[in-house]
Amino acid sequence: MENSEIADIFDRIGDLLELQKENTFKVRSYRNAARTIRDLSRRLEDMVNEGRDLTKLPNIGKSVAGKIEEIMETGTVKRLQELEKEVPDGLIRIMNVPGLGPRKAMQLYKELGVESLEELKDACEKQKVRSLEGMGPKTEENILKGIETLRSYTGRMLYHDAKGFVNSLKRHLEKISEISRYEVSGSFRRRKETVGDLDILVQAKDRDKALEKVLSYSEIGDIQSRGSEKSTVVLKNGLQVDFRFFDPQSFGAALCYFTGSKAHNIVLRKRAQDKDWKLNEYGLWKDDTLLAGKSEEELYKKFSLNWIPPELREDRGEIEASEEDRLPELIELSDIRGDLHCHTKATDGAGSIKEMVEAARQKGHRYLAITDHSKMVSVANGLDEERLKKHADDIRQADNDTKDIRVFAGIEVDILKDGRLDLDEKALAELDWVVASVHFYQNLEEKKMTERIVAAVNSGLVHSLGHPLCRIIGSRDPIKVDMDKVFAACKENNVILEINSQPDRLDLPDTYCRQALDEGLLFHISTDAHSVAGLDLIELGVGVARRGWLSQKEVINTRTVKQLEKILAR
DNA sequence: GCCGTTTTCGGCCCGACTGTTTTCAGTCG
Repeated sequence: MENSEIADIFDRIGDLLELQKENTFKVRSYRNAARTIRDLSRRLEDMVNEGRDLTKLPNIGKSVAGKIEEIMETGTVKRLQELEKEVPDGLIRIMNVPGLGPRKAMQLYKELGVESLEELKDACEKQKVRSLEGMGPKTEENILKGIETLRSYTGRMLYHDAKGFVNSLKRHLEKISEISRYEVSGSFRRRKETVGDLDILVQAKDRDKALEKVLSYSEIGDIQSRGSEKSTVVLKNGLQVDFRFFDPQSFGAALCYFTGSKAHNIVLRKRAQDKDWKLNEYGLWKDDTLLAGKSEEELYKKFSLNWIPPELREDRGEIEASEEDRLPELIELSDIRGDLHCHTKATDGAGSIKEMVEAARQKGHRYLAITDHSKMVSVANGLDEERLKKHADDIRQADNDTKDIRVFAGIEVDILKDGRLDLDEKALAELDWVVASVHFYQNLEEKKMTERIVAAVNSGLVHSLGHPLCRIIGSRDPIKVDMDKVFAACKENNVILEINSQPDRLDLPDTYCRQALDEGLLFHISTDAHSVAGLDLIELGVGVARRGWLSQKEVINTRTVKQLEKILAR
């Protein structure tokens, strides 16, 4: 069973307990356990099989550890089944309606017998809800609106998509003269792969005027609340945006608070408590005296911490690392000197070799590897040995014809179902750079998949493993594979892990980057560009690498041409 | 249910907004 499935079970227990008015701290501890499990880079099932003591993991104590073992043995938890008998299934859906929580959901169920969204809608339309204590006509209206929101809501948005909306919103905010400063915070600032909503902090002399202009943004679909501290809107594209106003002396504290993550904040706040201070979005306080708040740097300094880059703020050891002066010097976009994965017209790309090379040169890249598909990918017109030979010649010709940029003749060769590669040894050996990827038979069971990938890595013909988990965010789960074994094989064979920058791939994901980093592996950040424009996606891969604690020295396409040639020659 | 430099009990992050009340509970982030 996958970590995410196990985490879902504990989240569900948390939901059901909450509905039953169980102690909120107990509810929280189940959610904390779920988060810990979801964030693990290693598979929990493997850890159990190895006999690891799960209670050593944060937020996992005796009870949860016991339940994990129960899940491994039976696929489920008795406690969950009991709870599911006590609470109707639909109540969780009802609880998810914006504006409704466990209390009201239970009240609606107990007093009106509402068990599903349909029944809830019906009860609102028949004006039955207003008869309940604490609810009125406005409540009915909001619930109906909430049901619509829930139905149209498709989950989190890709970071890349959100970035487009942020840029457009920024253009609106830039025009508002009353706004002296604004920052986009939240998971967007932490560069998470998906974004749930946007948190925008605003500093303005005249808040009322500024707010009025902010809310005049043409892309706003609905204004959900408006206040001088906080206003919430939903854009026409469904993205929720919170605007929050802060004064200069609080702006840094607010930025820290709303950048999160929640887990990171909680650790900071506990540290404040330990010193008898109080930390909130307005600053760090000793009684009523403001100790810090203007800037994040000042705030962290008060805690004797170095400023922590937002990408690391996930409570994955960054606070301890900051304290001990061993935060990594994270890789920057400007460190990147080239791109080692792209396609051309020869297969499923849109640009010619020349066009791709010229675009890379104009971006300032010092090298580019052309890596078209192999024949297995027939829909993409993949190359066979003969066409590859000609293609490689064309690439080398382009290399000769172009100054300032080195062009490597490469391939993205398919890893076949049995672990063999899709092109013969001789053809591969003549290339400068070989990326091996899985595209077909992604549903193999874990053991077979692991053997398959390890065999490819062990072939001695491969420089890099492309998009290792083969996931498509929001539509395709990662393949089932024992990454410990894959990493070990990569280490043994000097195979470099790709961080694929496609907006819906971002593969290797951050937590695995961190694990592979600890195991001493190397990476390249590449775009998998299928057009000239695709080369710009590299910054997304850099974001993943930063979230994975990588610095310039572990990423080979930050090296000079000469250094890189040495690595490829091996 | 988890956790521990006051360790087996007694804590557990904090504030804004809404809708309903008339001082507050529930929800959200």
